[in-house]
Amino acid sequence: MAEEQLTPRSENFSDWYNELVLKAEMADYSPVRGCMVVRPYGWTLWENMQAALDRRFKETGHVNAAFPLLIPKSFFEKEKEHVEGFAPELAVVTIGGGEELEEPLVVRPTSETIIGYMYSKWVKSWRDLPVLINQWGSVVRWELRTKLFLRTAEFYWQEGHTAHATEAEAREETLRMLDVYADFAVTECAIPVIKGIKSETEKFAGAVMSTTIEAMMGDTKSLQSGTSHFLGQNFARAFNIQYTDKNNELQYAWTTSWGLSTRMVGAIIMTHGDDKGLILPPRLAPIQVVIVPIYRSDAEKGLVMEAANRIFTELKAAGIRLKMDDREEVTPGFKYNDWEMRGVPLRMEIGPKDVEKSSVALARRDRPGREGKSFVPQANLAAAVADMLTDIQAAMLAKATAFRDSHIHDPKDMDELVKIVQNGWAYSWWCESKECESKVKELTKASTRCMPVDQPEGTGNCIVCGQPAKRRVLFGKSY
RNA sequence: CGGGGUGUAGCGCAGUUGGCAGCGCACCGCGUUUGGGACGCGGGGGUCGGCGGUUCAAGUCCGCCCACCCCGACCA
Repeated sequence: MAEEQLTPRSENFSDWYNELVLKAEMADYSPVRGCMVVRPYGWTLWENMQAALDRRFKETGHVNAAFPLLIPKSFFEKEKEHVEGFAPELAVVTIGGGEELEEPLVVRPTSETIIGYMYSKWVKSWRDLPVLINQWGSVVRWELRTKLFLRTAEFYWQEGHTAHATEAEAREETLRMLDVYADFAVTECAIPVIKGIKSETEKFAGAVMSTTIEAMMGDTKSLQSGTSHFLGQNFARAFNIQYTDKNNELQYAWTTSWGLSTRMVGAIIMTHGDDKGLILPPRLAPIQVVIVPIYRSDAEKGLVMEAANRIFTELKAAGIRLKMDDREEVTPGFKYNDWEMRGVPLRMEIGPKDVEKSSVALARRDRPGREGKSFVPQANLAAAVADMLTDIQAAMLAKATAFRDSHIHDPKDMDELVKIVQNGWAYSWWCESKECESKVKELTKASTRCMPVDQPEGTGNCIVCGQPAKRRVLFGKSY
């Protein structure tokens, strides 16, 4: 039963990714151009991600609500930059119930406009603020070039929308949610990220300031993995979100929005995966432990299954997400490869020898081969397994961090920058002019990813033009 | 939306100067197997991406269209 091999990651990263997403049954292509079907294994991972994020949203005072999928087209014309940014990728409904609609409806590409409209109805007094609402849903953007999870015409995400009385409060909220995203990425996904501010050309259409968490994928390209925007009063003015302050004066509110999408699933795949397939972080993995029973005779089967079932029940009770692979029609060797491809963090083998010695064999997905294999006693197994899962989570983060850090360099000049961005990120002083930004892009295909929030002391000179620069920026190729 | 590539069984592919549509894996049945991708025997499965044209005859030649992938420009 020879299974098709994956294209090695080093040979062709893009092919490797596409094949893996399909083979691991994360997602599939849909009959509709550019759309994806998220399969149960991929969706369960997303559900675990949602739970981890939603918990953090609630802890920071937010509540969930649902806003409509369809938005009056005219709403998009109320904010100049917003309409310019999104016009090319809107899907528009013109017919309803067989009749041409009086006003076309846009399938939401994001919900600032319709939520802004509602907020203008709900906000009258300073006492109504802040409004802190999140929505889980999907949006549609008519993308020309799509890739499963990373860029699809419809994608699933959450979008938070908040309104505040003061600029300071709204800016604080923007950064608070950026921190939430960073904590989620690092703690749950085991993906190290750099928090930063987007350049003028890279920022969200309609925002005053966009912030991002940038992650480095296994091919050293950058992925914007979550964004948090300070919208100033742009949408408040466009939609009349006004309130009366304590001095009885009419004021425009200050708003923010922030989103994280199923793109993060792609980030997990591209950050941790290897030639054998996925490697999922234990905290999010749909299956944390897979048990593979091994036996020859019926007598052996009886003994092995008895032990395997007992251990299964014990680990289940301890809150570990696990699966018993008791398929009769495939060999243990096949199962090893199968579950490695699907990225299950820990494999437990239970055979006659283990029953005899009252132990089990554990194989860590993050350490291939003999190095990751150990034999542990069945006594206190749940605790040992939990410890190992914690260790795997930490090891994955450490490995990804070491990889990223070894691919970020400080170029001495443009020649060096050109070389660095072929296989990593350049961390350079930059004068923040569009001219210098586009010059780098023309020369290298690399764009500014972000100006990290945590900056070194002092000032320097722009890597491109040599003029004084206040901040450093990361240049890199991106998805 | 430009450039390139690919469309033949569920998947991966072969198909010569046009002449009965094939191979491997997967699938179904039976038996033997099972600590790193098992083996034997026997089966089933096709509008050759679509439409049109040339021809006695088209997977193959010609034209148009469609889809997908890769590389660019644009974006979470």
